[in-house]
Amino acid sequence: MTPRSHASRSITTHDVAAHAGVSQATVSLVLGGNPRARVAQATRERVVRAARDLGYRPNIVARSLVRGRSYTIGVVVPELSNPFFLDVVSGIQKVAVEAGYAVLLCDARDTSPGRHLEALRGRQVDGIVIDALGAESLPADALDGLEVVLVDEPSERWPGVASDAPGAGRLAAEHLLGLGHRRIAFVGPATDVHTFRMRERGFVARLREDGISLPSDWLRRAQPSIAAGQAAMRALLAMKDGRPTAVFCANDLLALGALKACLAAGVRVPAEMSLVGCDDIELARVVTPELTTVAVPARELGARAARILLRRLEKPSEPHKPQKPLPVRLAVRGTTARPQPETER
Amino acid sequence: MTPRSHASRSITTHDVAAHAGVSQATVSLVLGGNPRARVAQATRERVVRAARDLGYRPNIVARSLVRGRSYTIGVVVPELSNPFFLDVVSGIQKVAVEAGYAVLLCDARDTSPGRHLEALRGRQVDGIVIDALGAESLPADALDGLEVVLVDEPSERWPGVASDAPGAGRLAAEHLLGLGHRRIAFVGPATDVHTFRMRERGFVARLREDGISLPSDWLRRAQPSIAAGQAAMRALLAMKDGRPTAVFCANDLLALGALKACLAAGVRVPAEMSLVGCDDIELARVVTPELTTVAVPARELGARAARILLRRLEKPSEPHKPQKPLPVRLAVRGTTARPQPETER
DNA sequence: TTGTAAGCGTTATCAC
DNA sequence: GTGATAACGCTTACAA
Repeated sequence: MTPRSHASRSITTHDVAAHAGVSQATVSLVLGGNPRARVAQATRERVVRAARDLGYRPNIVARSLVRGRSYTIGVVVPELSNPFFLDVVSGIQKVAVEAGYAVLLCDARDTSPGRHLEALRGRQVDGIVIDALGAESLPADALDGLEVVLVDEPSERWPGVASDAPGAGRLAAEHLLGLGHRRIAFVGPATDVHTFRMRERGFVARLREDGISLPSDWLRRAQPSIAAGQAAMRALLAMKDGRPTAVFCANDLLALGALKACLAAGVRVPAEMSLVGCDDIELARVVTPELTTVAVPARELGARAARILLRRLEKPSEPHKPQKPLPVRLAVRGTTARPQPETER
Repeated sequence: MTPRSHASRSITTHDVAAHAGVSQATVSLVLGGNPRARVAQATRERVVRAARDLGYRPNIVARSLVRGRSYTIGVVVPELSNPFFLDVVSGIQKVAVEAGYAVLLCDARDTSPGRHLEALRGRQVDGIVIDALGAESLPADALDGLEVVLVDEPSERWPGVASDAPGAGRLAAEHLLGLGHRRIAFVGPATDVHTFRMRERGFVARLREDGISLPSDWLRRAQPSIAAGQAAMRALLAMKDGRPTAVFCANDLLALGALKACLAAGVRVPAEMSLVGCDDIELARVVTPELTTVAVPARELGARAARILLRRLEKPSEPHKPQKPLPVRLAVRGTTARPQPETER
C-alpha cells in the first residue's frame, strides 16, 4: 500500500517532518539542498525516505516568496513566427531549464513589450532576456531593478551578446562580387533594428570597396516578412531601366519572399537572379532551389545570453566583460550563380 | 519630484498603507480586486492614489501562496519547431494572458513529458494543456490533482478539443478522387498519434468507397518531419512497378518534404505528381508551387483549449460537455491537378 | 467601514 | 545537530 497523495492538499515539509519524527526546520535543511547544512547522517536518511514515501515536492512558490527570487526568467522577442527567434529562445530555454529556472515567453507581436514587462515584473521574474527590441527605447523605469541581458542589440547599460552583423553583410557582398555580379540590390527591413542596420552597413561598405554603389531605387525597405520580401522583389523586377542581377536580403524571410516573387514572375533563380539571405533558418533548405544565406548561430546566441543572465543572478557584483560578436559563415546553396554573360535586361 | 522605486526592495501593500494612512488589510481589500469588498469611496480613492504614486505592483508570488493558485498554466507540445504547434500555443497564450495567467511552455523534444510535468507541478501550475502527446500513457499519477485539457487526443478522463481528423482525410481523398486520380499513396507518421491515425482512417475509408485500396507499398510510415517526407517520397518515386500519381501526406511538413523530393528528382508538380498536405501552416504558401492542403484551425484549437481550462479552474465543479470537433476545410492550391492522360510510369 | 490577526509553505537565524 | 521562531507579501475571516 503506497501512500496516496490525496490531491486535496499537497505534501508539505510539515507532513514529511511528522512522518520522519523531526521538526519541520530539519526537513527544510535536509531537502533544501543547502550546502552548509550539517545534519546527522541518520536523520538525513530518515527525512529523505519520508519525503520519498510521501511523494514530497517542494513548493517553489513558497520558496520564491521567502528567498525573494522566483527562479523564473522572462524572454521577450519580436515575433516567434520568425524561426530565427524560436531558435534563440530554444537556446535560452535549454540553459535555463538545466539550471532550474523556468522561462516565461513573450511575443511582442501580440502585446507591447511594455505590457509584457509589467506582467513579468508582477510575477517577480529574476531577470529578462530581450532580443532585438530596442530596450533603450522602453519606458525608462520599465527595467529598473531587473537583471537584463540583450541579444543582438548594443547598450552600455546592459550586457549582451550579438552576432557579427557587419560581417554577415560583408560575406554576402563578397560572395556576390566574387561571382561577378555588379548590378546588386538590397532589401532591408524598414524597422529600425540594429542588427539589420549593421548587416546593411557591412554589405554596402564591402560593395563600395569595389567601387560599386547602390542606386537608391535598389535599396528597398520592407517589414521583415515573407510577404514584404515578395512585394519588394516584385518592385525590383518591375524597374524600367534594367534590373539587378543579384539581391541581398537582410534576413531569410525576406529572401524567401523574394525567391517566391521571382519564381512567380518566371524569373529563373539563380540563372537570371541571384539571391542571398541571412540567418539560415531551417526553411532555407526547404525551398527549391535551396537558399544561399549567411548562417547566424541563433541557438548559441540564446544559450550565451542565458548563461550571462544566470551568472549575474548568482553573483550580481561581478562586472560583465563584453564578449566578441559570434562569427557568422556563408552557406552557399542553390540561389546564387554567376550573372548571365549577356543580359542587359 | 516623483517617488523613486529604489530598486532595493519593491513597494508592498504596507508601504501603500502607510502612505494612505490606512491599514495594510484595507489596501489589500481595495487593490485585491475582490468583488465583495465594501470599502468607503473616499478611502478607496486614497488607496488607489497612494498605490499609483508609489508605483505599487502586486506580488503575484505572494498572492499565489496564500490563494493556493499560481495563475500559471503549463503547455506541453511535441515540438515547437512544427509551426502547427506554435499556432496552437499562440492561441492558448492569447486567451491565458488576457485572463491574467502566465504560460509555461514545454517542448517535449528537449525533455520528456514526464520531466516537464514534474517541473510544472513544482511550480504549482494550476492546470495543463497537453497537445497530441498520449496523456494516457504518462505515469498514472503524473497528472493527479491537476486540471488537464487535451488537444487533438481522445480521453474519457479529461476534457479536450480536437479537429475533425477523419474529415481531413476524407476531404483530401475526395479532392484527389474528384481530379481523377486512382493511383494514390499515403505518407503517415510512424509515431502513434491519434489525429494522424484518424486522418489516415478517413482517407482510406473514402478511397475504399470508390473501390480503391492502398497497396501496402504505397502506405509509407515516417517521422512527421520534412526530412522524413523527403525520404518517403524518394522511396515512392523509386518504385519499380509504376508510381502513384498522387500522394496525401498526414501533415504539411511531410508534404513539404515530398514536394522537395519531387522537384529534386525532376518530377513536375502537379503535372506528374499531385500532393496534398494537412494543417495549412504558413510555409504551405511559401513554397512554389503553393501546397494544396487541408486547413486545420490551430489557433482556434489552442484558444478553445485554454478557455476550457480556465473555466474549469474558476468553477471546478461544472461538468464538461464534450465539444464537436472543429471543422477543417480544403485549401486547393498549386500542388494538385488532374493526372496526366497517358502516363503509365 | 476598517483594523487585527492568523495563516499560506518555505527559508534562515538563533538558541538549545 | 536540531528545533523554535520570525519573516516573505498577501488574502481573508473576524472583531471593533
